Amino acid sequence: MTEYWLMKSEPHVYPWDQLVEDGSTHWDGVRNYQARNIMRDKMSEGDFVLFYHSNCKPPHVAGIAKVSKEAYPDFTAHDPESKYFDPKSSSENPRWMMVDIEAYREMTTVSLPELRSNPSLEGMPLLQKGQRLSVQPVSKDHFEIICKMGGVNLSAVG
DNA sequence: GCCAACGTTGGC
DNA sequence: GCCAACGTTGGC
Repeated sequence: MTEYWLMKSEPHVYPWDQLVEDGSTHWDGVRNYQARNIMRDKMSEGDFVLFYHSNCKPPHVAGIAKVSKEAYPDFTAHDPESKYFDPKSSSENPRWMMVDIEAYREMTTVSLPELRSNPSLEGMPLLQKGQRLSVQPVSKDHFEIICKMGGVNLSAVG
């Protein structure tokens, strides 16, 4: 079944425009067990993803992506040159996973204050105090509302 | 740049 | 297994 997610990226690290240019990318560098477990156990090819820019002013949803490949080992953990290197992970026993995502639809960005001011998004995990999961679930309803706020009618384009 | 909220680490 | 110390995230 198609599910819906939100994934955070800092725009100076990997911006939405880069994903559009690249077409797709592997989502490396997740070093949080909860986020890893979501990618490993819950994400399926074809799932929808809100691409969220964090740590910028204002933070915002920047685009709509899709999961294009299910979880597999994050090889950057095994590269001593990588800033994501983790000596406790190995190819034989990988600790970290990543998925591939592809750009799906461009949209008018929707800022965090706009999200907060929409009463129908109440209860969304992103808006909870202290939340900092970089990969988190979004309900179908919330997902569609945010698409609409960004000028995209998902059901019309399939 | 501040700092609250979390997550991880490691001594005991 | 507890918990203090430390590191990170990320909005503000």
